[in-house]
Amino acid sequence: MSLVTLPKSYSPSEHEPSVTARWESAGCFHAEPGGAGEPYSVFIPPPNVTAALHLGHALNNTLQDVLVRVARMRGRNTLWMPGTDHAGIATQSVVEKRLAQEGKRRTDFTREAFVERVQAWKNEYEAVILSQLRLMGASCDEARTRFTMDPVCTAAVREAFFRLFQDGLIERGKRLVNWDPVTQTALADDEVEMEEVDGHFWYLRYPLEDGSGHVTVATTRPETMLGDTAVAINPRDPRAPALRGKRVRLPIVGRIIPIVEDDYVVMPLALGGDPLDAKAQFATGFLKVTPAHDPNDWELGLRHGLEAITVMAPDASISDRHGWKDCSDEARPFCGMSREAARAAISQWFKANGLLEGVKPYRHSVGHSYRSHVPVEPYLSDQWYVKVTDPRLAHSALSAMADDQFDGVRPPTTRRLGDGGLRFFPARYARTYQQWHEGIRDWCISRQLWWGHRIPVWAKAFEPGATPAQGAWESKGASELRRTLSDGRIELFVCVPESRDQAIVPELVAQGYTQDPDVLDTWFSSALWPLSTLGWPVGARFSMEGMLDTFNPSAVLSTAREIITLWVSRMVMFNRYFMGGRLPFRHVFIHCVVQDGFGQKMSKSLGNGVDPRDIIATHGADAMRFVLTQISTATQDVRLPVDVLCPFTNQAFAPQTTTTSSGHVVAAPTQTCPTDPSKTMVSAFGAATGVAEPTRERPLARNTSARFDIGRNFANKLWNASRFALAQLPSDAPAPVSDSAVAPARLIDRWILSRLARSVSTINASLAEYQFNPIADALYDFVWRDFCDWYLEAIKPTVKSDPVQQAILRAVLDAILRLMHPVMPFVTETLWDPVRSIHRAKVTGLDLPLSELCATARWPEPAASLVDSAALAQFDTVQALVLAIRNLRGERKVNDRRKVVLHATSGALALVHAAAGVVETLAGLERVVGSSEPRPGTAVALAFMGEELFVSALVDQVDLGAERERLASVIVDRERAAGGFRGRLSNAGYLAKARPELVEETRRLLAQAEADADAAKRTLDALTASVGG
RNA sequence: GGGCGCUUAGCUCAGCGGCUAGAGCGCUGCCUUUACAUGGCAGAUGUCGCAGGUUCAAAUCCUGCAGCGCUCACCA
Repeated sequence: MSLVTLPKSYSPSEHEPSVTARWESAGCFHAEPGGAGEPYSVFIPPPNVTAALHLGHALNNTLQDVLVRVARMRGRNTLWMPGTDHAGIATQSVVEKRLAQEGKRRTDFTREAFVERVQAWKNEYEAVILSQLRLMGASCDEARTRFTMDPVCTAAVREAFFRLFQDGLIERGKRLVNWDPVTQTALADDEVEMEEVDGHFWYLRYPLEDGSGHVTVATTRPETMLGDTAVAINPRDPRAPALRGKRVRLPIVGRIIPIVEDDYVVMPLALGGDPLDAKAQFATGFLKVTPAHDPNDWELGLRHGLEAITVMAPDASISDRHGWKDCSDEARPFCGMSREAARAAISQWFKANGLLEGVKPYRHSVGHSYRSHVPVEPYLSDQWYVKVTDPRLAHSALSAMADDQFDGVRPPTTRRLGDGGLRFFPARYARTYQQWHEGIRDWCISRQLWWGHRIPVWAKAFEPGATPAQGAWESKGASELRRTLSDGRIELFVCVPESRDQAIVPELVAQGYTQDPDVLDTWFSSALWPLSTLGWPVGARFSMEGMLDTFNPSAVLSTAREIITLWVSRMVMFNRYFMGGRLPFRHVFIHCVVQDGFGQKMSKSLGNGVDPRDIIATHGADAMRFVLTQISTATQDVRLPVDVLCPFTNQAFAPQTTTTSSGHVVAAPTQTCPTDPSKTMVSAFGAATGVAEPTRERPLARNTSARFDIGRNFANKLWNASRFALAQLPSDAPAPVSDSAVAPARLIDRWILSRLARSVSTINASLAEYQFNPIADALYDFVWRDFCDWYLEAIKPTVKSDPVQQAILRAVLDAILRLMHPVMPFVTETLWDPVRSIHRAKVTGLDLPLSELCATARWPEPAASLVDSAALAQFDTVQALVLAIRNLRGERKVNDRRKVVLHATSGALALVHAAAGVVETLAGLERVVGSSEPRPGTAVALAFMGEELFVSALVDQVDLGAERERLASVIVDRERAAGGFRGRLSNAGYLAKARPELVEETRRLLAQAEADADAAKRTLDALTASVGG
């Protein structure tokens, strides 16, 4: 291919689809257990099927793809497992929201019909997500794409649940859960968000039973008093002895409840309470105890054997139908009220009856559902728990940590498989992981939803003495759990493994057992992802033999900070538990957060996410990937100011913004064309949140961002550099120089090969540490600055006639395409064919085996011997000389085409000769002459490396005033520098303690600065003399 | 309240003991020279948040302070 056949600029949309098609037809992303090379696997964090991916996902997937593509090029047997997550509550919520727009509710459907609706949503968004991954060039093994509710994943969930059940690690508990009264399901602790709210403290008087007075309790939730079963006081409280054994009559309800003593109770300030404890300022010393509606009260209730009385319905309205037996006539009017209404009504009742001692405003944080955003109600209910506090799980997660990342001393134990093998990048996240496990609590896994993995447990309650014989179901292959109910009956739970479904379930149903209606927490199936996607435990059934042993553990999990506790932890515990200690992955890489232009995290729920397809449309996939790689730093989350692309004019503009009720700044749902106010459009935010529907007259406006311009320009630069290089290397050129490898002869060639080798070292070192920004910078510097700006410009006069240089140019270009490929796969694959087809000769120390596709080409590993330190140092000086001459030209505004003459002293002359024409080419020199040659009066002086050089033919007329000014400023600058070095060298401490080579270097720099200043001074004197003073 | 991070050029960010503190964008001037105007060449712009300390040497390490952000915990 020649220059003529490649267009002048790179147009991503013209090449991306065909490149994707070539990868697909080659099947080069498909991995098999028997494949060549050491296995390397990565599991994609399966995105939720709730919505399309945004740039945060694009960032994570780009970084994974970089790792995966490098591994593949290094000859590893590489698997990148793609897939999506059913995201129980999130997906059910979006579908329910959609139904609500039609005026329908979930309960208007049968469970099956509703699940079908969700399934349809899932199908739609799964397709969108997979197509987004393909568009951004993610080299996933598409044939192995998984969904967390696939039969193969379901099999893993069933097996895991059964084994944990059988091993006593799953239990049924009546405990306080975080209850979402809107979605009416239990939430895990981490699904609760704390939000600051303005509330009040109400001071309520509870009369003593014996009429001898009252106690005053302080509460933020008066409505829960209906369920109070005690009042607590600190045993150190001086009032405690007098009250010992006394009881109070609960207002409204009339319930007689005890006063108990517990040191959990905060003492009021007046009685010596801790002044640093905010509660002490508000405390009365008496605490109302509502075990059924407060987690701390629940604990306190357990300690004192108190009854827990639930006074609310699942929708958090006051109700006497959920375990509240002693509802009085006085209390009955409150039934049916919402929490908020009851709070007002009950405080009003206390006021009306003279029992309200006071009210104080109080700002505090209250748990809200991350899904429905209403306050979570601590609610007593029956749920399934995984006992992750059991050492078999919690301890295993901690012992997995790498020794040097574990904070503190760990107890000496016998090492087992996987111990000490888990490493975090950046290392500081190990602490997050460790602290979470040290404070871990049992994991509530049942969710009162319809979308998810149905809990495989069948239950029936029996009268005492009527229960089936112990182990009756176990003999058939199931597992049993018994529990005594509060009414004395025995509840029998039977957990059935999937393999015994047909044998046991019909019998259970016939005997009146019913399956638990709930589904499992989504993270239960996510926790099995590295196992379930590989066919555990039924690989043979799904023709996946060997997958598990080959690709588990994976190399690295790449994910976001908040996922450490939600997912990383649980994968480690489960993988280790089911696989004899084996880790799910060796490394955990935590990437930075992509924020919008206002510093807010991009999120699906806020609707401020940018669709990667928008960026691909305006800049191309490679541009997006390069910039995402470049902005991935270890400590800094990244802001991405987003513009709106007007669909009428195709011009980008900063959107008008609006502030949401939650205080977030977002693009307004509709935008107006800045150049034509009659035209309006719907922003991506408007469409994502459903606030504004795009129409023909008011179309959807895509997002874009100028941040991606660098990537687009870089892809184009690479394209044109390749185009130029190809023109120098015609395919009909003479045969290879020789069969033996070519070694560089010219300084410029030795330099570019050294720079290549150095760049590869930098990239490899950064890859090993998951530092992506330095990779992008190294590529950019090497390709743009070294290769394009210096090398290609320098070889223009010589390459056409120098076969050795041609071989080196081809090899360097070939290596560049390989190095760039993981970050910019499309443009490199497009250029690969023409580059690989031109004639080749081996270059010593740079082995680049032929390959059909760039995607499967060998990763360059230049020999260490390719780094020529002398060439690097000498070319540094060449660059300094070129820059000095260019600087002169720039100052004099010399036309680029005007050739000048350099009058060089011996040192500079030697340098120019060593560079063999490069200085002349890059500095625009007509010729270089010795300083003994006569020079014209228009010659301008140049202080360089302590020598006094002149440049002539620069200008026709020397402006003596300007010249004097310039020389004076050179002298000032050089003397200032010399002063700095002198100061350092006159410091005895520096001479004594700094590294000797550093001192030596400073001496050299001082000598040079002084010589430069002297040279400039001499020139200035001569100038003054020639003018005649 | 605990933990973590951030504060460097107008903007977005690198650098994290030692060359005269960098990049991209933006800005100024010159250049449409046959790879690239999505370009080339040159240039201007910084008391590295503030105050102490350690060191021969601090943007870089330590302490304190101020501001911003994330995260965990806590609803008397």
